[in-house]
Amino acid sequence: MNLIQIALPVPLNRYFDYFLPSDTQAVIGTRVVVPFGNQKKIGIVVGFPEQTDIPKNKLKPILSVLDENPLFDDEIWQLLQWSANYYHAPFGEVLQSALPVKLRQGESCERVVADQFVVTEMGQKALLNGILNRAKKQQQLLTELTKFANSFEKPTACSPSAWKGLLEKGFIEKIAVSFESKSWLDKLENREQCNADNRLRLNKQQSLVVSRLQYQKGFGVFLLNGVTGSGKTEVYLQVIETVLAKGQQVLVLVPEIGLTPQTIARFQARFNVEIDTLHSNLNDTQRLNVWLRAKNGESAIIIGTRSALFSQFENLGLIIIDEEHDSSFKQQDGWRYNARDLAVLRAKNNNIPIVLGSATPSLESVQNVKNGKFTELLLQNRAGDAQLAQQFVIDLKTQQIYSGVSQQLLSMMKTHLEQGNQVMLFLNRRGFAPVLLCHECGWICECNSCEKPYTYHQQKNVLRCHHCASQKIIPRQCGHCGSTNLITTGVGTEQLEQELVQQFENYKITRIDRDSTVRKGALDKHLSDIQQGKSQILIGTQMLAKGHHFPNVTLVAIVNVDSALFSTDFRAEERLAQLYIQVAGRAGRAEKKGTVVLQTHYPEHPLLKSLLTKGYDEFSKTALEMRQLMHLPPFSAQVLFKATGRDNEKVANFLENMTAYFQQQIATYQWQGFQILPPMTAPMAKKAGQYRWQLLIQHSSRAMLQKLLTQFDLDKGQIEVPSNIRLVVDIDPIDFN
DNA sequence: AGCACGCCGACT
DNA sequence: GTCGGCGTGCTC
Repeated sequence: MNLIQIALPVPLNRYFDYFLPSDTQAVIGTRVVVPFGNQKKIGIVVGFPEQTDIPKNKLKPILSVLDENPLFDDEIWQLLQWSANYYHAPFGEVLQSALPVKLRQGESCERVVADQFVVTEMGQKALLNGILNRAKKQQQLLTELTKFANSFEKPTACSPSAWKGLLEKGFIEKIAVSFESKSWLDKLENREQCNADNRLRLNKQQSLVVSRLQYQKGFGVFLLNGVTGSGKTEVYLQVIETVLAKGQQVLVLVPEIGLTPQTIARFQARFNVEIDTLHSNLNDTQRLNVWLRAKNGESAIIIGTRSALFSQFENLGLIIIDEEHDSSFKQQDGWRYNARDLAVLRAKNNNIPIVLGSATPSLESVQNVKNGKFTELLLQNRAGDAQLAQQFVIDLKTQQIYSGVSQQLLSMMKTHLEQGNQVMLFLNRRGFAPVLLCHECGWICECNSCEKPYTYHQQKNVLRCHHCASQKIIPRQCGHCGSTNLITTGVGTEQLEQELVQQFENYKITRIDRDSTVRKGALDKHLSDIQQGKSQILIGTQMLAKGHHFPNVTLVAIVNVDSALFSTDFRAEERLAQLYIQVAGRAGRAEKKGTVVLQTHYPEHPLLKSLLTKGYDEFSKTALEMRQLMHLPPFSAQVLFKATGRDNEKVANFLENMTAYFQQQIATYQWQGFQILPPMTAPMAKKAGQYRWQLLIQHSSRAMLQKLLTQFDLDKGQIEVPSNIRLVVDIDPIDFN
């Protein structure tokens, strides 16, 4: 009996054996439908074992084979295999995540250009018999369709109801016409690849960078460290140009909110080649098409977010990661890969260059420059005469405060507004106030399933938990002492907006946060209001910080930076520095000098001081020294085990057992240098009714850490995860929540 | 993960 | 009386 081994999209770290009916053919890398329990699933063929441990009576046959040829080429197959190993994720899940949803659901991967309508025999008879004499439109359409028999041309526009009528009567039928694949080079015909007129003139530094990249042969990682406005995109475009000229394709990865219409438009204006984008607004059919086009070599450039990394190419020549420091390159659920890191590996496997661009490089990348793994390319000149923003630190201790805004900031806002400019305030907290408490006894109104304070939303007049979906009507009385004296504390964007409405009666305010942008198109509406100058004061959470630039904003303020200065997350300071630089780059443009304001209770904080007086590069040096001292990444590799379950004690015990197991392994093999932090509750100790614990292990060597984890995989039997506990393994974690 | 089975409490 | 909450076990 022929056996076949299938990788299924289930969180189980093993393959499943089936038997292959003798009349069925399949090859590795194709999709098959298999019975699984009492459901059907789509899996990927990974092998044809000689024998199996599965008893004969349990072995089931595969139901059908969906593809003739493998969906994965060797390059991507190897990358995914490596990834499954490194991230300790089931290969089945990894494989499926590299496929567009439609293919996961079993749709054909034949390219279909359009549906062609042909007249059936019945339809021809109907036409002759005059059955449709009373349905003039349908008759007309049918007559025209007979003329177009077997042609791709479409008859003149006609109401959808006529089509529907004919289809329902069976007079016409829909035939999917397979697509004739044409490479992007052929599609160019005799047009130029590049619209040279659109090229911008490079300054000296840019030219140096471009030529360094153009002459790169083979693999190389380049950190393009360029201040905001230094023209990174122009560098990308000119380097892409030479790659295209060699007949090679380009992959561009951007952060989740980074793919703005302006960026896409700029690429399209520059090149006449086929460009595809993968962003959150595409539907599944469009995603499938982009995937297939790339695989068939029909598109020259793919621009997309994290998952675009798994696009296949005929002849990939360059990878670009824009805003490489952005945390959206790390997948936060399922298998937790880092697209930036995997992209470097992909470039290496393809022996091609990769460019990581940022104005605020991640400390990991800065360190990789230091140890010679990456080559740094600097762009320090702002294009045009753009001037650096003026910086202010406002000491909140010495100020009168109005809903989080100091008197000094209010008067600065006034000055800028009176000059006809826009001002922008960042506050990373939506809602009206983050806490509702009893003024008599200090009782805090908390969400039961998360044990965190409810956020008070004044507009909707509800309490909302920002960690789960729960909502609650505002209590009239304290839940502890019964007092009716309930007050809010802390400031959210809603309250900030309300305050500023009072302070600046003559100006319009736009607030951008998750609550003000739930309606589809609301965000775009807000952004265009700002662009057109319809509102002058902009309030927003992080959402507002990325991707958009508003030339008339001359004053930018971060309302409160203190939570980042004293966070338990060791990366909080790095993120604050990145936000600050990004925001500073937003303030002011060529003709208008910008101002950046930080409000803090700790103006003397050393990291703030170094950032403000010496800039990001100096900050990153200092921060790296701290990391080294503390044995934190990038000076150590980490793995974070996150366990959740309904029973707090059982979850804690389970991680205790795991800790004991790891300690024992380390002792047995006499491994040195492991640091195991004892299990602790997650920063959110309870979320949506689930108790959360985590265990962090680190080692200065990535390879050693992997050794331990591989041993753990082998020993899965000894420390089985109880079924009421969910365990997530996060390699190189960046989010400790 | 997803699904079935099975066990207990609060409802028409 | 049963509906549905979720704990447990299993998937070739």
